[in-house]
Amino acid sequence: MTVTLADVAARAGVSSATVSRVLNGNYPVADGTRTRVLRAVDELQYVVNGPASALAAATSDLVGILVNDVADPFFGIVASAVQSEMGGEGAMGAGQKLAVVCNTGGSPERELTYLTLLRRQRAAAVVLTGSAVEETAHSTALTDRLRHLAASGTRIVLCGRPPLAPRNGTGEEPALADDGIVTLAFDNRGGSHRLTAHLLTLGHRRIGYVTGPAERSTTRHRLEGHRRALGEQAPEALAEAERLTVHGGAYDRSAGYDGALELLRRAPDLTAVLAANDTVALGVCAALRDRGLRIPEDVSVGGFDDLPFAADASPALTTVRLPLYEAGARAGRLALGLETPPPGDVATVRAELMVRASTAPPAPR
Amino acid sequence: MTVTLADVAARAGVSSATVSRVLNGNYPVADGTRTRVLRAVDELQYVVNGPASALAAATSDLVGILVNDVADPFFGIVASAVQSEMGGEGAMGAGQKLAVVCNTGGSPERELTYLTLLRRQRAAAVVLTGSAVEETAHSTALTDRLRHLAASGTRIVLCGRPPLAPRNGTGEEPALADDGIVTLAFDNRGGSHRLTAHLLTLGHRRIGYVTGPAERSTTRHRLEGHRRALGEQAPEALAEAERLTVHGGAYDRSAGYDGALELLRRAPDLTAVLAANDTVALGVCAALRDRGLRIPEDVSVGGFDDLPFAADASPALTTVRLPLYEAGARAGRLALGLETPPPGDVATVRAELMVRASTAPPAPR
DNA sequence: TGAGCGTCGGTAAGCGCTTTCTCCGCGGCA
DNA sequence: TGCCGCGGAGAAAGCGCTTACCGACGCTCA
Repeated sequence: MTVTLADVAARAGVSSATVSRVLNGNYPVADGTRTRVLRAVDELQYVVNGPASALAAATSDLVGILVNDVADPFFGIVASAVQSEMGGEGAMGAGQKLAVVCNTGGSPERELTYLTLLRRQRAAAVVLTGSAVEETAHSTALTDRLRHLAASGTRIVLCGRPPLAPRNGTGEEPALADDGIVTLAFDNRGGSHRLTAHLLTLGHRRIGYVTGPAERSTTRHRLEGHRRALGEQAPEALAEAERLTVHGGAYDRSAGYDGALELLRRAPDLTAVLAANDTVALGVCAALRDRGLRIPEDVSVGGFDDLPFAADASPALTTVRLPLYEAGARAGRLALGLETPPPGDVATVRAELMVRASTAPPAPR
Repeated sequence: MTVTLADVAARAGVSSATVSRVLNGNYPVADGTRTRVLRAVDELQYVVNGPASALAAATSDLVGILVNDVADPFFGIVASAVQSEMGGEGAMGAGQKLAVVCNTGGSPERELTYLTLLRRQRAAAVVLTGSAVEETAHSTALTDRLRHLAASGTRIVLCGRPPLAPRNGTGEEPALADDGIVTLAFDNRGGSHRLTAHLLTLGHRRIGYVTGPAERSTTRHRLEGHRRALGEQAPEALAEAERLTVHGGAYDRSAGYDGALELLRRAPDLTAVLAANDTVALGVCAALRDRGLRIPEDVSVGGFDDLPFAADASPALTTVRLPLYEAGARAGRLALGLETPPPGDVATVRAELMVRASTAPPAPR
């Protein structure tokens, strides 16, 4: 029925070991033999049996990419960047990795489930993207599972999320990079800090903030950066920061829309609104417009991430650029062991302020 | 090092065959034995070796989902719907399917590559979503590969793309559903027809149209529906349809933006613009606004797909709703063999016109 | 010229699981 | 009492591949 290595071997007049060696290219094979084998392979339309070779070699060529939301461009960009490093544009021989994206929908349980499934498949690597859920029970379970995976040979890369807590929670020692888990953290605090500083410099003092979902690390870090800037440059504004902060339930447009409306209710005189990310910011803009406010004349708006649509929204959105594609690609290389991990196994990806048309000095009173 | 079935068996004091049977639950095992085994399993934190069982059982539990663009919500919705049917919310025992999304980026080569990779993994099923590239060489190769896959036991579902050409190109016989490939086609022609009809009924006669990428089936079908409606209700408008059609290079915002600008150049007096999809429509809206035109007072705009953002864009977009989630879920069930295929293995998913605020009668001259 | 070595290829032992076949023991039936 | 049938469990044969390990051949070099 299905063609096996042995069939190819028979056809080429060699042993199956030789065919395997040709296909894996990790053992010297005479040129004549090689071409004979290769010919047999495509005459027979032979396709390796992945499970069998994974079993025999004790490694598979599956690479898992965990994302919170497949439908969100943020993850789409990272995921496609990771995939782009898997090679195989042309040759597509054995050893070609299969990068697959797994959609957790932001649910901790599904995250764990996927991790188990990937372990079951003996995945070569797994890349976890996006913010972590900050809930002790879950993060313990997650850390535990990741360490198991890493120990059993699966390479782990954290992309856009904070490093795992050190093994022993004492906090006495610096986090040991003993587990081989590599982290590419995004500088959410710093980026957010720069954005708020920009607004303060323009003269804004009443700045609304719409956060992302409460329990996520990214949400917290971005808010912290914002508050820190406030504390440094405008302590008086910091006092009402709490009142001017609305917690959005998700990183989506409607969170921004509703959040902005709520902010307007609490402080009709605010002069700027910052959002946890660009998508939320778009919702903020829509709400503002619906209320008859002009951007940036009446209210300035700032986002985060610099997704493609931010640049061509109208007005073009001032935001914080995260090099998502570059980070994803690097994560992919790290996952494949193509790049040496940063010292300490943790690198921070810099966030860059992108000033565009949605921010301007506040209107004089 | 790693725990195997035999270890569990030893611990439970049974043979490995019994453990396997307990885990797969397809053979009677006495209750006492079962619980003993189960206890051993989690004391040892045993995780099945996927490749090994795939090899032995000659089936794997991988389900591939091919999408053109992970970053596009259209595919995100379909993909997550498919995944939602894979079950395993709770139990997560053996046999739990792993749904993975593969990003082709719209490239025919990558599509074929992924198909090979999935074949290599002996995937249980593969779901192909989105429009097909209409290019003879590629579609022949694709059809061929899909038939091979289907023949080797992988279930194939086409979701949102037209059925494969019948095996023998004679066209004499009706397409035989002999290969077990199930298709869930979207009624792109019908939906597009209804949308254009709606505009015509409102009184529009000079309707611009921004298409998607030229070589895709979806692009062609939507354009055909549009032209047919024109032909039926306004033959005089049909005459200039060609001039009022701009071919967008992609299903993205900038295609819409540039397309609308080009249309305005060709026909400053047009009263409506239709876009190949909602994303493109958003670009159209942006361009129109930048030109100082009001929607819908000066120009009506229509999209396609009814993605979530269409409803809360401003103005809310008139579009054609495709039940993406439902279709994806059904595709998932079909892929798992949970639902009996439609007669003839082809079903058409109905598209529904959603009239919102972006369309209105043309302004009187 | 024969020992020594480098090249290439075959042999065969698994990898960890599934599944057929077989076997055991026990209750029911004649 | 002897047999059949059946529920439950084990033995073992692979599934298709990788990879030691080993042998054969043709060189080189003393």
